[in-house]
Amino acid sequence: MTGAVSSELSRFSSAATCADLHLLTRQNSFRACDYDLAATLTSGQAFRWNARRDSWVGVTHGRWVRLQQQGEIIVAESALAQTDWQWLADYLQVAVNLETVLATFPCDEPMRAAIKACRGLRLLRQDPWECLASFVLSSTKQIGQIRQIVATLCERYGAPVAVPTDEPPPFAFPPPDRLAGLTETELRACKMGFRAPYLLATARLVKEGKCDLQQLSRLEIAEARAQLLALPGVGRKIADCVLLFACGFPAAFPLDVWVLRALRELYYKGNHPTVARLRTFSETHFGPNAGYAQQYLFHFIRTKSPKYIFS
DNA sequence: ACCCAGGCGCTTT
DNA sequence: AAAGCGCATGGG
Repeated sequence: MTGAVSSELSRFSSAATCADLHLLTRQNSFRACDYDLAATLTSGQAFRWNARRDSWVGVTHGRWVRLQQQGEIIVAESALAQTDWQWLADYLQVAVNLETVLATFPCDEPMRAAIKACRGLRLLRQDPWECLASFVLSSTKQIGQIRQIVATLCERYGAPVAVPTDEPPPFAFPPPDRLAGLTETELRACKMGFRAPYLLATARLVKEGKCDLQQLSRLEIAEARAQLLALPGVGRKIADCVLLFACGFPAAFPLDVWVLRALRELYYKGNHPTVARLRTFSETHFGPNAGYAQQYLFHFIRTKSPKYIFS
């Protein structure tokens, strides 16, 4: 923690408890049982968190945040005093009882191994636009490269965000309106290559209200998915990422090359199931929180399998 | 010099 | 319907 925080009032509560008192704090603590913050922030669902010595620094909801896990407590520090920390509680999903989620997973050997290795891994609840735009940029890119593209995009076109002294200046994720006003050339200069026209067209459609991202969570999953699939550069995989990481559909199951790899190796060893077969399997085997299970398989195969050394 | 990387969209079988 | 291919860019 920096010295600037020391004079601030600190408290420990569920996020909204003290909002009525209009307490202004730059620091807040969240009870977070069964929460592995590091695994969660590095598991490829969000691309804007940077590791410090013993904390994580990022921008979400247009605010700079530093997070530090201290056992079953997550301590959050903001740049500006906050009266209400619900936005961060929602983002981190600290109110989710992980045990209840894990109890819905199938009781097979691969899931047991993934749970044992990744216990505490969580799903965040991200801003739909940032999530959508980030994953439009993700195709055939490694996570480190996605992070770099997103960082460049934010540095060039995001609004500056307040930070404590001695912190480098960060930027918010640029909203649809901002990107919609750019040219394809400007986007390509952020090194996103052939993804530039997709992002530009999608930003313009969202700006025009052709897809109301804020309303997706209120729809049936099939309808929400159909609306996302209508956007250029958004196929089944990216649509499911947005449904799972931003719209609160825990059954959405993004089938990417890593998860396909995991399913083949863990459930179909020696066979050669088609993608169609694996999709059917993913939709029938993992239950109401299939997306959570997917995240466990994804993180498990990438970080715990000796076959795949990964940065 | 190759080959691959958290896809998508379009064309060809 | 399934499979192939181009699309930028960067890293091993």
